[in-house]
Amino acid sequence: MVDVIRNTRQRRAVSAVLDDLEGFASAQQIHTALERRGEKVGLSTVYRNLQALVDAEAVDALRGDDGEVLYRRCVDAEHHHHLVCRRCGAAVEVSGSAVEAWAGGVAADHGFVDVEHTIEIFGTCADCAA
Amino acid sequence: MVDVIRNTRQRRAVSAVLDDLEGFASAQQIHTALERRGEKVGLSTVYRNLQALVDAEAVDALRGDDGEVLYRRCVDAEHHHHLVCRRCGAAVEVSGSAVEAWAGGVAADHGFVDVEHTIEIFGTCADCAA
DNA sequence: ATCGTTGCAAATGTTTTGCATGTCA
DNA sequence: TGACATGCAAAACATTTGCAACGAT
Repeated sequence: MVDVIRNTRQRRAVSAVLDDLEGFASAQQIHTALERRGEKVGLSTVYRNLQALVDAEAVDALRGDDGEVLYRRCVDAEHHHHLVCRRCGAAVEVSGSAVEAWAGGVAADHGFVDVEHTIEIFGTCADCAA
Repeated sequence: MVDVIRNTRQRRAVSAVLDDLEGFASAQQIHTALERRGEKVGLSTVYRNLQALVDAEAVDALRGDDGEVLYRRCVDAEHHHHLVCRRCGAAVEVSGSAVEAWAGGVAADHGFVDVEHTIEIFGTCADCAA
């Protein structure tokens, strides 16, 4: 009944790349990283595994400015936002209780319910700016 | 030298639809709205005009959760964020000086430069929740 | 032997672009 | 007239899906 999740070579490979990545990377970048390691994994499989990891809340996903989705191993399970380097993808997880409260308040003031928010900060990190 | 922006029927039509729209709408929805009005405008032209309006800062654009871009006539020229109804697209422009400051501070704390941020609040508006 | 997984190719859906034609100024 | 605008079809993208073959348990 409950789907058994199998431990395949491809799943392990995707997970391993994610572990070694410092920042956010697109599915295509991850696919390329796998090729560089000599691991042959179909692009669709990369997408499928990333999606599974996101569903399992083991990976964070966010949409970059150009609309492509970026993935990164989740560091903190709690709700948080990101400060992401638009050049190298390095990211810092940021907790923003103050912002959460602000967002909730704004929404409530206008009678909105089921509120969610998207907050991402993009910039160039110190290393890339050097 | 400087491109002259011509006042074509199509440009006027797109602009008119934007004026009548209450909230954010996708390029395709705008294209459909034009058809309903009996205005024949190519989809590419809709995209081109919307992009031109965004460049001219006469229209706000944001990316919905599914990755499609939504457009809306700009109410306030200053920097602001949106509280958007995920059901009908109705939107409230929100100024968040406190949040701007927070975002800038977080970025500075980590040595990031050229900082930008994306903050959107999605919810269901009072009318749609009723 | 199952039944989830994979790979590939094809399909999707949005947005962009090449280019010949139209048209505003 | 002449530069910008348009329309269409095709291209470009990221992402998803159908399906037969594969492989972990």
